[in-house]
Amino acid sequence: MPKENKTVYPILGLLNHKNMTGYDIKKRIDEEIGFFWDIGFGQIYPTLKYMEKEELVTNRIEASDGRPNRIVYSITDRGREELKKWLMVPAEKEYVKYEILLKTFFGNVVSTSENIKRIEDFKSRNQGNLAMLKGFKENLLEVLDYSDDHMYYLLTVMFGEKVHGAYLEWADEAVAMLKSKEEKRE
Amino acid sequence: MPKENKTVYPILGLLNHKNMTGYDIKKRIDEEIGFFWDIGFGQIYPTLKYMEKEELVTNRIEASDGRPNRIVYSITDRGREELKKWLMVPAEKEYVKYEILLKTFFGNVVSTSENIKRIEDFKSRNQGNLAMLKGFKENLLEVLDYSDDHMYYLLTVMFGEKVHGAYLEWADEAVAMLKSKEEKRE
DNA sequence: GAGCCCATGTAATCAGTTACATGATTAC
DNA sequence: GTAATCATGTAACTGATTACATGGGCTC
Repeated sequence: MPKENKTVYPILGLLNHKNMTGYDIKKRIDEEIGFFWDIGFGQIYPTLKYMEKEELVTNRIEASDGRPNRIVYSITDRGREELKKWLMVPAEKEYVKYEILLKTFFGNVVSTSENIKRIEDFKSRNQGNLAMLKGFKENLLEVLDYSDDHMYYLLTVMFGEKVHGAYLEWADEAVAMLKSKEEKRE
Repeated sequence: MPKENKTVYPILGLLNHKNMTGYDIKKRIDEEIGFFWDIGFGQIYPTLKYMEKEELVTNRIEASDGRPNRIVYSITDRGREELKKWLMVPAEKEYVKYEILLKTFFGNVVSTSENIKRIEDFKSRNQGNLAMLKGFKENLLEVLDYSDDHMYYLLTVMFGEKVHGAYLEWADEAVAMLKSKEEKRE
């Protein structure tokens, strides 16, 4: 999904809260944003440089001994403007690639039991995600009043919960259908 | 999500049913597969050439006057093997990019009403999708006994229904939460 | 002593999109 | 006459991942 570098926006959004290094940014993305928008180091560091050139951020270098110096980025006024501008335009269409559905679509090429196995694997893989999201939600509910931001974080977690819940429901129904098909065959 | 060209598999899967041109493949993808795995012309034509080189497909040229000749591809035994082999390994993790959640996560930067507007836009955009999927499902239920493939198609549609249903539920709850927050402010 | 955390980055490669080029036929 | 459908493709570009490079400090 090229054209217009979206990577700048999560970075701007995070820097709008507090100054951070690329490494810090990566950590927060992994913890809270990664489940709907993942970004790797290989994108963060070059993007930060680009953003500096565009005067969306500035940085201050903190000397470190032993390890590389910390480069702490701060958002500029221009950066804040860009962030706001982006937030005012409607969100683009969801971009998804579901290999599980691609394989299910062509499922008839292999045995019914092979399909069941695959879907059960999908289910167990996503059960962990749902549990994680639920834990996350509980924590957020506790600190909901401390900041207006928390409600927005909660909304994203609620989304994750709903969608992952839908995954599991589907997996159960799908396996049930396939099993009843297997029985008819006997 | 680079590494290993997944594009070959939907193409193999479709050619496993019947011989097709690149144009035909694109059409079927748009109709039935695109909602979970979209592919453009710019990927199909080069991939078909690559697949021919790898002997996963062969082709026969049908002369046409006026328009370009039709290049009709057929799957080879090697292609069928590859398809089966791929179907036997567990599906990889879902790849998603939800701009709607990225914007919601940073929603506190703009007004509550701006957030409501965005989510309502998201909702109406996805209402159409759900309606389409429901229509699709009805058609499939009617022809379910004609081919074993149809159940697998149905499973993918059911997935879409569940997930898009979750989208809409979330949108309603999110808007309700934001509206009650707006009222408290007054 | 093994492995993880901190902390930066680059280069190579691959995946995916968009724009361009061509042009006849058919339906409204 | 205008737009959609049929039908092929290439080139330029951007987005994203993976692998490589470096290396000290801390925990088990």
